[in-house]
Amino acid sequence: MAIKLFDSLTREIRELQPSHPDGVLRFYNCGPTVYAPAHIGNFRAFVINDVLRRLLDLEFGPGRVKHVRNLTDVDDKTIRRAREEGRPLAAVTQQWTEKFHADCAALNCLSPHVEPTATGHIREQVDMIDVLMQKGNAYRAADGSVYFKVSSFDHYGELSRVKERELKLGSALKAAAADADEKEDVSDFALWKAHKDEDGANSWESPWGRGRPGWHIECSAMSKKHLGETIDLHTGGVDLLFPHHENEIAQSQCCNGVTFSRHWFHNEHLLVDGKKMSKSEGTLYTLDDLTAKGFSPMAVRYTLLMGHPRKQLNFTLDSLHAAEKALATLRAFRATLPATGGDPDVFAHEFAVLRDDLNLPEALGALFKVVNDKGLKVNATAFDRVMSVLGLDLQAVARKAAAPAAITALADKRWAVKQAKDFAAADALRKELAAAGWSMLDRKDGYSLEPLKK
RNA sequence: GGCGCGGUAGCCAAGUGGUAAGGCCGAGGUCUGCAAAACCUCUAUGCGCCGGUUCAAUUCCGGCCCGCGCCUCCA
Repeated sequence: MAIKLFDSLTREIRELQPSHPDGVLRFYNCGPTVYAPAHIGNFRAFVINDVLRRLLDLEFGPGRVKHVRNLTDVDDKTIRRAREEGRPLAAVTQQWTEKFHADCAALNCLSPHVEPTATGHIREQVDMIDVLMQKGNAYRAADGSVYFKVSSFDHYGELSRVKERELKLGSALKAAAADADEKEDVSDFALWKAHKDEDGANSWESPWGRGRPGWHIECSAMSKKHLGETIDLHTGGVDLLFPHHENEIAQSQCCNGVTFSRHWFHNEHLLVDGKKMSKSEGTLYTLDDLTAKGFSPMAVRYTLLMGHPRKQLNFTLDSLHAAEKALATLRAFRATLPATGGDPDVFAHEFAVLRDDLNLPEALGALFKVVNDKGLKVNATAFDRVMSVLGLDLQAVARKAAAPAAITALADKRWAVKQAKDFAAADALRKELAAAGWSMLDRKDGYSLEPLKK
């Protein structure tokens, strides 16, 4: 059964198929800008894309999927950050690239096959801009910047359904862009940005003078280099629909003369407490923020899977509690399963709904139907396949905050008096621990400590 | 102003022209010094509001109300 996925361009649910004769599905996922820790909204996109990747591996075979995800390591934000911290750009982007990788690993996301950087592909970007200049799709402004001429591409706006006219009207309502004076038309966008003082050492030579690439061109260039002129699937968050992906299509198709991507998929955003994440309201969580509250990264991953990828998902701390409990149930269920025997097809519905436009909530619902149905015979291998495609690692040790020494000392003391059957003293110590925000979980052979929740 | 998404139980969230998946919370129970864990049972006559189509609508159509997102560098 083929994988069907909504295509943002045709607005239909369509089958995903490799178009190249080698049978390799070419998959490009827009990656992060590495100037700060990614927040959970970013990770919703990466986790959803990770499930998609796992599903594609399953469908076509691991060697038949080529997954590319870029790192944006030169842009306004990264340069500003480097300037503010008085560090070289590379130091800043390396730090946050490493953090991004660590977070992805904690969330059990597979690594893409290629993870190209913008600064590593200056040559390729310049080459593309050069072709666009020669073909008359781009022009050099007085300050040395190069812009893409939107009016030169008839299909501009087809992805986001934003007509050029309306675009102008919309942007006219806003403050004019800083570079408005340099552009022939407000809709035009930068391919190459002439060097400015605040860019510091971060510029490269080009036929148009020193400068740096515009944002959009990097994806066009890296996609072309690593996947070819026509790719099978291009994904990202809905915010990238316009202008980023619209501009990528314009650049790539004008440059290469062929279809850029055969399929587009965009995940909706994550909301926190029903609203857009906001730094000032303290709702812009990073993975570290949540693990500091005692939640495991796997619970964060599970929470990000609770909603349909194409619908906004309301993230709350309660959802995280729910996820933690759901994972505990799955863990306990897994422990009861025999290695073999049982019905190998009990999870057929899970895979079917995942293949049908990545219906994650329904897949999770179907999963628990199986877990709760005592009449079904399930073996561990079949169950593990489901966990694997969802990327839920039940063995992962919960990354809980370590208890401070004072708390451990109290807990040891309580364990001792409990062994001596001085229950009154044990209860008193339990209260002390609770007052300090810790819960002591007794087992026959010892105890564990967890931060008190709620 | 343009483009788009959504309103389903206390919370999160699927779904269908034929009478509401699932998770959490909550309640009861088994077990257990206590607490927790685990396991069992229960928990929406209802799917924003008003009309229409239909034998039948939460599901289709129209209107309205409310919420959210994007509109030049934010996944």
